[in-house]
Amino acid sequence: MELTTAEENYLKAIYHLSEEGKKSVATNDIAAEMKTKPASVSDMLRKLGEKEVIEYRKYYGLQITESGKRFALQTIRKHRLWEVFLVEKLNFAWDEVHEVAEQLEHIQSPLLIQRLDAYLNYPKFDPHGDPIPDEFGDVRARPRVQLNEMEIDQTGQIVAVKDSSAAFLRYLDKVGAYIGARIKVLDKVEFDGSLEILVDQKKTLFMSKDVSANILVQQS
Amino acid sequence: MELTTAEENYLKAIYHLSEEGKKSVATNDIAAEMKTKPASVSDMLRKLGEKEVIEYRKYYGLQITESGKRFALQTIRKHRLWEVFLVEKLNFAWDEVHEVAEQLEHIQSPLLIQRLDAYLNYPKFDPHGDPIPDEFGDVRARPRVQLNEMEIDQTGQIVAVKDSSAAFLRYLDKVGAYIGARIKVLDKVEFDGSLEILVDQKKTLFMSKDVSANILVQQS
DNA sequence: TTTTCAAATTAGTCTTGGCTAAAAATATGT
DNA sequence: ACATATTTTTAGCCAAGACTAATTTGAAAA
Ligand SMILES: [Mn+2]
Ligand SMILES: [Mn+2]
Ligand SMILES: [Mn+2]
Ligand SMILES: [Mn+2]
Repeated sequence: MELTTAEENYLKAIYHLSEEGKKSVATNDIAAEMKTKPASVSDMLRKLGEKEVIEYRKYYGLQITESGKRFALQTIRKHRLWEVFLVEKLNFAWDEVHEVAEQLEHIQSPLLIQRLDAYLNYPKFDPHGDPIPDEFGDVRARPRVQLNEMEIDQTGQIVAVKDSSAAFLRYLDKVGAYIGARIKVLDKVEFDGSLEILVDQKKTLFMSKDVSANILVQQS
Repeated sequence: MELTTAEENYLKAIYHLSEEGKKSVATNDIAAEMKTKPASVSDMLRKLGEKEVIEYRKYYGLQITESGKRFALQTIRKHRLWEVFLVEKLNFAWDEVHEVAEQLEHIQSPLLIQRLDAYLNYPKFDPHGDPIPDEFGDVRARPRVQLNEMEIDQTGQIVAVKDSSAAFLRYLDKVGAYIGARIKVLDKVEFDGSLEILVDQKKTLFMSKDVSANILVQQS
């Protein structure tokens, strides 16, 4: 069984939404994520239900099936491998890769992905710190917390970002908060949740809660 | 103005057909090339005419416009650059690249193609010996003749193949006729047009007219 | 337990790119 | 010149994937 490009995009969105929320995914949320209207989503859910990549009972909710997860993880794997390629080999900045990867992830060729993976030396994480599923869909997730949830004096390493928008990534570039940076929480303002952090034992940085909630840290 | 994937594929076929035949292109020929029905072609010709990438007078014929040529050459450029990438970097065999390149050529990202070109070191020819148009659509074509049109004792170098099907390319691999090979026509049978050629001053090869008509030689 | 409201689905339409069958236009043979 | 054959186009249909407007449903509030 094969999925269309549109079906792959929907399924990927559904997978991401069900991972973060843990419970059932709302039609409106999918529409927001996909930038389509709820009516279009209903239609697609029926189709995805027929293909048995989700279990769908209308007006109630949906659950992604094991088969659906495999498809979604395959697409995510391709997306992230291409992102690595663009950054490592073609010198793209990390905020320039997403839209192109969104197209490249739909190229159908198992051989291509296998060779690309080998060519990139079997990377485990994409440029935003997200783990790359292996060919069987297995993901080695690193335990991580949002930076805004850390307490004063706690330390760790930036391992990923939640928001991959170009605007956010360019901001991080500007202030020098990159993946792999070692950080320490120096101060935390209870009033607005803003933080002062030390980066690489050299530079101190002030950051709003909005920013820090989108930075993921592996604690140490 | 932007073209859909289907429009790009049709326009590329029209460009190729009008290059080889030199005269106007038949609806039936486009249908054969695209593996669609003539009725579908008529419909697409109307659309391409409206977008002014061809000049179309129904029941008469069509001519590709300057704008159409630029679009076609841009797609051809992307196709051939990806083929080089697949062979040079991902170790694809030259008979494995066409279908994947047929997909990759539709990825929309000027930056991607510019970077890919640089990464591949601005190649001038694809793995089948076909010239790669530059970013302005300029092609430096090598003068070439079909091997079956050469006479006894004439010499040259294989520079390209007309048929890029996997079956044909694998046959060439097997007999050792590769791009760049120096050849000499030893004998030519008038009855069936078959040839005996000397490859790299070592190996002699018998080849039918069907095969030799698909091998392009730069004479010397 | 009703009423009310927000979320979700259905109905109907559009565009793209296919198809078959029928009609029209051109080309060919006598 | 006329009949026939071939090519091309049109007409009408379908599926995918979008939309708006109308309707249905489940959940929340009164
Ligand atoms: Mn991404
Ligand atoms: Mn995508
Ligand atoms: Mn193509
Ligand atoms: Mn080629």
